[in-house]
Amino acid sequence: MNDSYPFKRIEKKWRKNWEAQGTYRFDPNDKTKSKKYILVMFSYPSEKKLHIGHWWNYGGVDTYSRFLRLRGYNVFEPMGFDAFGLPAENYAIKHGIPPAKTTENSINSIREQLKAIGAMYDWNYEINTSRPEYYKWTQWLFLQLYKTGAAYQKQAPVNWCPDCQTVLANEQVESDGSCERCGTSVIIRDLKQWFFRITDFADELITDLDNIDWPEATKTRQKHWIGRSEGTEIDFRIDGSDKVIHCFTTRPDTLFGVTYIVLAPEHDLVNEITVDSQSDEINEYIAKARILKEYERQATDREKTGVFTGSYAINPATNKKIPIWIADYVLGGYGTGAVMAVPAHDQRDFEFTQKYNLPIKWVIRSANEHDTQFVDHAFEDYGIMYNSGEFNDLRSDDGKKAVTKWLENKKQGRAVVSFRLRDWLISRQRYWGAPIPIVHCPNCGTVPVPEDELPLLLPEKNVDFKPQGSSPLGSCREFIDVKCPKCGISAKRDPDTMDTFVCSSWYYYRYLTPNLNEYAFSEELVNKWLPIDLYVGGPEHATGHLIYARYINKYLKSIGLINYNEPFSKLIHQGIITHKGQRMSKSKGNVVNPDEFVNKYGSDCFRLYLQFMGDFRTGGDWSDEGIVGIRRFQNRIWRLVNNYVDKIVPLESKSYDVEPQYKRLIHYTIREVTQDIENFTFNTAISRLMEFVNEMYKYTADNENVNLSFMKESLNILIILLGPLAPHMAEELWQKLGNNGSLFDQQWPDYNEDAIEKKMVIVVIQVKGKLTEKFSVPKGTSKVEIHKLAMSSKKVIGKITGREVKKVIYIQDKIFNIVV
RNA sequence: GCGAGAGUGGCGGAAUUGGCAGACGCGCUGGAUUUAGGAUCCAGUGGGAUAUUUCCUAUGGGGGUUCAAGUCCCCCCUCUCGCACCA
Repeated sequence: MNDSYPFKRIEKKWRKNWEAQGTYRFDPNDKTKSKKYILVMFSYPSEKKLHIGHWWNYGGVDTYSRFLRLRGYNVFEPMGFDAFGLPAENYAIKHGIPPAKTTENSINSIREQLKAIGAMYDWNYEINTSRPEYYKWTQWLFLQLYKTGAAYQKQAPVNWCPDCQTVLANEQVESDGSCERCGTSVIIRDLKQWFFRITDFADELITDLDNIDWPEATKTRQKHWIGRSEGTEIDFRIDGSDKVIHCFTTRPDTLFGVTYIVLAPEHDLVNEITVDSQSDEINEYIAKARILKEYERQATDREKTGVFTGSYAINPATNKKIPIWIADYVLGGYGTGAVMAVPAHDQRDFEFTQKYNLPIKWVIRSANEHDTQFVDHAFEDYGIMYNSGEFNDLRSDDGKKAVTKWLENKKQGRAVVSFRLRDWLISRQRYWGAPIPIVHCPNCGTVPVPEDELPLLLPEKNVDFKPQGSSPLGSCREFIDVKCPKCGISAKRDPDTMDTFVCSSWYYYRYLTPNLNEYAFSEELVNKWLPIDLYVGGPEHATGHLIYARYINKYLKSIGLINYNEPFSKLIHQGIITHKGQRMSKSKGNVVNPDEFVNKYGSDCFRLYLQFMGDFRTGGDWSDEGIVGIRRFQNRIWRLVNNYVDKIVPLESKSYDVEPQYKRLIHYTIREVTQDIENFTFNTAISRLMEFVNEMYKYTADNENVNLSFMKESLNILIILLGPLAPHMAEELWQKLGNNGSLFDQQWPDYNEDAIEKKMVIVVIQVKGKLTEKFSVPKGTSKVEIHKLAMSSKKVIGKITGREVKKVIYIQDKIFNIVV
C-alpha cells in the first residue's frame, strides 16, 4: 500500500548521506565533549556471514551509543576483525583456499553486512588483526614481554588437540576435556612451548575485580579460575637421600596424620626415587597416565589408582618413615605436584587408603563432643587437634598457624600462596597467526628479532597451511632459515605462531590509532580514552579473553606505558537468541538468516524486532511471525507523521493547552525510554513508544480540532526517542518534520518529574484483600475521605454487612483495604 | 557433587521492587472498510462457571510471614549455564 513506510529507499538514502556528510566521523581530540568509549567484542570472520547474534549484539550496543551521543558525549564505537586463528583457518582449509584470501573475502562481505546495521562505526578506525600493520605490534608486544622475562619457553605437558593439530591453552579446553573449537578429546603431550607469565599478576587479577563494574557471576568465575589458596609448603626428607619432596597443603594442622606421600606421575623425582623392584610397575603406570585423556584422568567418579615407589619419606612432625606413592589423582600442574596424604581428614586420601590398605591416623576431632567415630569417611571439617604432640587441643585454625611457624623455625616449611591459574601458553603449531619473532641459534640460543625488522611477515608462498602435526612454517625454507641476528651464523626461526588471544588482548588500544606507524598505540590517546566505559561480549570469554586482556593491561602498566589498572570499567554480557526454544545451530536446522529478514522488512525493522524480543542481557526467542508487529508499528508512525507534516512544519513553536494526560504522556515516555535505554532494556523502551503512538492515535481520533502545536512537539520528541532504536527511519522523519541537520546531533529531551505526577489517582478499595471498587480521586486524598467514599459504594457495603470490620489500611494514593 | 541463574496466558515477554497480575507485541475471535487482503481501523481475548451480572481460580509444586506475596522466608521439582580429585 502506498502509505506504508518505504524502508528500502530510505535506508539506502541515509547510509549514503551519513557517509557523504561524515556524520559519524570520529575525532579523538575533540575537547568540547566528554568521552565515552563503547566497545563490543569484534567478530572473527570464520564464515562469510554475520549471524543473528551479531545483529542482536551490535544493534543493541549501537542503540546505547547513539543514546549517549544524543546526550552530548563524544562516543567512540569502533569495529574491526579478529581475523587470525583457527576458525578462519579451518574455514580456509575446508574450502582449499589460502586463509589470507578467504579471510579477506569474508571481511569484505561482513563489512557490508555490518554497514547494513547502520551503526555509527567510523570505518577509518577499522582494524584487522591479520594485517601486517597490526600484527607487527602483536609481535612487538611479544618482544616487550620477552625482554622483561614475562615471555619464556619451557618444556611442559600441554593440551594437544589431535584434530586441530595444535596445542591449546587451558582456557581453550572444555571441562569435559574436549577442544573448545572442534570438540575432539584433548590429549597431553610434552612439548617445548612459549608462555606468558600471567601468574605474576594473579593477586592483582583477583583484588582489582573489586573495583570494576562487572557481572558478579563473571567475577566469581575469574576468581575461581585464578584459584588463590593460602597454605603451607612442607619439606619431606627422603629416607636415605638428601633430596626433599615439597608438598603444598592447606591443612598443616593435619601434619601428624600424614601416613604417606603421593607424587603426580609426572613429578621430577619419580625416576630418582623409584627402587629397581618397583620400576616396571611405575613405568607402566606412568605410560598409562600419559595416554589417558585429560578429562578421563580428572573424572571425579573414577576409582583411585596408584603405585608404591619403594622409597620412604620422613614425616617432620613424627619422624616416622612413610611410603611414597605415585597416583594420577595428584595433578602435576597444581601446587608442587606432590601431596601429603592425610587419609583421616581428606576423603580422596581416605579412598586411596581403603584400596591399598595404608594406615590411617586420626588427629582432628570435632569440636562437638559427640561425633567422634569416623569409620567410613574422612573427617574434613576443622576441629580440635589431638595425637599431635605439643599441638594437642589447639583448634584447627590456630593449629595451622602454629604448625607453619614451627616448620618455619626448623626450616622445613613455609607459608605460601598457591594458584590454580597456570601461565598462559601462547604458541600454536598452526599457520594462520602472528609468527613468533624469535630466532633459535645454535650459538646464542633464543634471540629476539630486532624490533626494527618487524613485522616478521607470515609467508604466503611455498607453505602448506594444512595442519600436519608440526608447525607449517617449519617446512617453509624461505621463512625458517635465517642468519642469527646476533652472531650471524645459520639459525632457525621459531616455527610457531601466537594464540589469537594475544591479538585480541590489546586491540582496544590500537583502535584509537589504527594506522600509527611508529608505535603500537598512542600513549596519550590511550591514557585519555581508556579505560573503556562499557565493554560488551559473551560470558564465554570470562576465563579466557577477559583475563588475558586484563593481564596485558596490567603488564603494560608495569612497564610504564599506561596509567590505569583495569581496561574495562564496566562489562555486560549480551543474551542469546534462541529459535523454537533452542540454541540455533546448523545441525538442528533452526538457523535464522538475518539477510532474508533485512531484505523483506528492512534493517531498522529487523533491529527493532530483535530489541523488542527480550532484554539485551537475557536474550529472547526468535519467531518469524512477530516481526509484522514491528512493521505495523513503523507504518503507524510513518502515517501519523505524514498526516500532520504539512500542517505542522510551517508552524511556529509555541505553548499550547491540551488535556493534562497528554502533557504527562510526553514526559512519562521520555523518562521511561531514557531509563530503559540506560538499562539496556530496549524491549520495554519500544513498548513505551508503542503506547505513545497508540495514545496519539487516540488523541487524533477523539479530538475534532487537533492541537497542532502539541502534535508538533510530541512528534518531534517521538522521533528523537526513536532515533537510537531505528536510526534510518528516525533520521528520515526528522528531516520530514522540517528540521535541519542530523537527528543525531540533537539534544536528548529532558523530562519533568512534576509533569509526570498525576493530579488524579485511582485508589483501589479492597475488602479482605480482594479488589472491590475503584475511585479516581485527587492525589493526596485523606484516609477519612477515602473511607467515606468506600462506604458510599454498594459493592463495598454488600461485602462488609454482617461482618465485623477489624481494621482498615490505607496506603496513600494506592490502596484502601478493609479487613473483616 | 559444588556454585550461579531461571520457571508468569496458545507464544515472545511486562509488573513503579510487598499494593489492581498478564503492560507492549504476536496469534486468535467478532465487526467495519475494501474489487481483493498476508492492508487498515474498532472491539474482545489467562482458565472455569454465569442472569452481559457476578463469582471462583490462577505466576513450577507444597508450606509459612503479612491487611496484602509473581515479589519476602522454608522445603521440593524442572531447566539452563559455569566449575568439577586444586591437596
